[in-house]
Amino acid sequence: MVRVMAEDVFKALADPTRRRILDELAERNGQTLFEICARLVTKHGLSLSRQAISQHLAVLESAGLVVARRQGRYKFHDLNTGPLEHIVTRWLTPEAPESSP
Amino acid sequence: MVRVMAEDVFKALADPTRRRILDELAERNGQTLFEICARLVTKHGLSLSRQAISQHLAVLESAGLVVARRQGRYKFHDLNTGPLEHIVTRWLTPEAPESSP
DNA sequence: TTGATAGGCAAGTCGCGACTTGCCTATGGT
DNA sequence: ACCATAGGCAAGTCGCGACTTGCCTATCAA
Repeated sequence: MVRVMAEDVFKALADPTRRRILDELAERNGQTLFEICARLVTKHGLSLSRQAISQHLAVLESAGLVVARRQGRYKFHDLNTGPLEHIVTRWLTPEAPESSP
Repeated sequence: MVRVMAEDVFKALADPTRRRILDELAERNGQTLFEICARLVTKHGLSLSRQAISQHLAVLESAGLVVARRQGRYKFHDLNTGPLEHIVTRWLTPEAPESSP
């Protein structure tokens, strides 16, 4: 697994649409890009292009919050809550400075 | 206490300088603007104007992560970890959608 | 009252991030 | 072979956020 910077995780969580995507994957894991697109539009009323969602997924992937597995012409996306645990504890537990700003 | 939106907390945490400020306050609570300025410059090598730090503190305040108390001509800033606890658990515990995107 | 310290307000610059558009690649069905 | 589906790449637009600069207010000390 590649080293995930805290910077990337915080940046990834800063966008409301990306948090919606995480919500969507938390509710139902292993969705494709088109599935996520459809559900964001129908359930949350967001009107975004496919490319927008794709780019958001790329950001979430490089932050380690989403892992993707290719299978044929489909690409399934899974939520990974790993990076979330080491982040907030930084200020909840004493003396835990960041390794890479 | 005013209602703190999750949006504000995530946006506030997105900036590296603001996270440094939280680090600084976690290490030593109740610092003034000038104290925070000085320590950010000397300890972390950041070269920022006083206004920049002031604006960052305003963002942290409106996110509820920092509370300020005025005393004469000084304004002391204290870290408030309250908003941090209700945030990440959103994806760690099942079924906890956001109330305000 | 004067000067120094601590902080606030307002406007302006500038770069980055979110989003779109257009086109290209690849896999699967018929 | 053909077409539809699932996705990727690249360039361009645009608004917002980070930062600066200049000036103003308020508190304390001499």
